[in-house]
Amino acid sequence: MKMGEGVEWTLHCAALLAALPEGAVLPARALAEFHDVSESYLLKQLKGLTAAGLFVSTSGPKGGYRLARDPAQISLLELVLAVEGDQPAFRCAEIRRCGPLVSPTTVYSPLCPIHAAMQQAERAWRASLADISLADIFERVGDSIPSDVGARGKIWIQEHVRS
Amino acid sequence: MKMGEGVEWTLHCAALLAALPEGAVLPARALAEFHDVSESYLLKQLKGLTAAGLFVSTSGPKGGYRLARDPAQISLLELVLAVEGDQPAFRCAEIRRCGPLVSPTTVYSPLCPIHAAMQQAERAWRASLADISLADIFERVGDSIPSDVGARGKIWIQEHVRS
DNA sequence: GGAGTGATACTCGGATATCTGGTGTCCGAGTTTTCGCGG
DNA sequence: CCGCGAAAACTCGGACACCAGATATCCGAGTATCACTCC
Repeated sequence: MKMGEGVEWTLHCAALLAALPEGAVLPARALAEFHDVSESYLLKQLKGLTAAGLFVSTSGPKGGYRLARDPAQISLLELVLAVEGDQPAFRCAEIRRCGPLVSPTTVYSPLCPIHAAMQQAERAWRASLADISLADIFERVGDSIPSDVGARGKIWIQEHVRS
Repeated sequence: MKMGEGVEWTLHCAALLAALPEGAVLPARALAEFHDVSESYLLKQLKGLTAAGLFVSTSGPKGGYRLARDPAQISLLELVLAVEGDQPAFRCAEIRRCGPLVSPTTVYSPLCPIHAAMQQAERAWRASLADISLADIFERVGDSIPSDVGARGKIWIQEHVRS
């Protein structure tokens, strides 16, 4: 029940891309440098996000990554699932149907009660993340950082952005 | 974001122990045989549950495991956390404080907005699990299995239970 | 016959291998830029 | 001076090592039982 480190990287990168003007891109090198993380490994994560249709990549010079949609139309859930995989965390192996006292002909309820409880919890988790858009995060991040850092951030973006 | 296979084993074993009369125990061998899983590995999980104070173990002949408390006083959350560890799934490395445009003196909000969003989702997940007691699960499992399997289950328990 | 004692059998607990998936890295495919050359 | 073309530089995409944690297992510590012996 431990999610990968790339999730944090992804969310921060997405928040940074949300600050870009329409159509502009940032290369992976800049994204990695901005957060001081491994560029090679970040590329692996970005690849998944591109495959999931959340990011759009452009090759060659002046290439880079940008958001595929408006930040308000991208939920945190989509980002997390794109990186971590959309399979549920709890895997039910139906061990209730194993053991000495079950016969192949016995009919069980369609859903194991334990499985149902875990699914319900995971639905609550997903609903909470689905309710927050990348635009919300971007706005909150803007409020959470000091004004001077925000100003320097805008300058940094202008220096590294490609169109 | 994938939880271990032992979680399912644990929850089913706990539901089985909830069916035992007061003070009775079941050895790990019986628990493993009932679900047709590896006894050795199940012991590892049970050890963690005993260390967490959810199960009570007894050594020697007529020894085994029993619940430490009334099933109504044990939540699914406690069981899951005892097996998977109580650390949150999302780990915030504070990478917002890394990178080229941050200075050691800058003051940030106490909680990273991204971290806060993930924490909120995880709180929802935990709240959902905390709201379900082992007694609830036991009752639902009893309703979900055919009557003949339930009857054979009672017989099987009487054959393997120790007091 | 009853009590004490030793051996025994059974249980859990901790230490030890193995293996899958996350972590980290590298090189190749593709595209735009740019420089040089010819008209 | 302008257009064309080839080379170069920069980007992402996929394939390849490495390592931590989950998975799986075994052997030792502890205890209740049981049988045997002695009173």
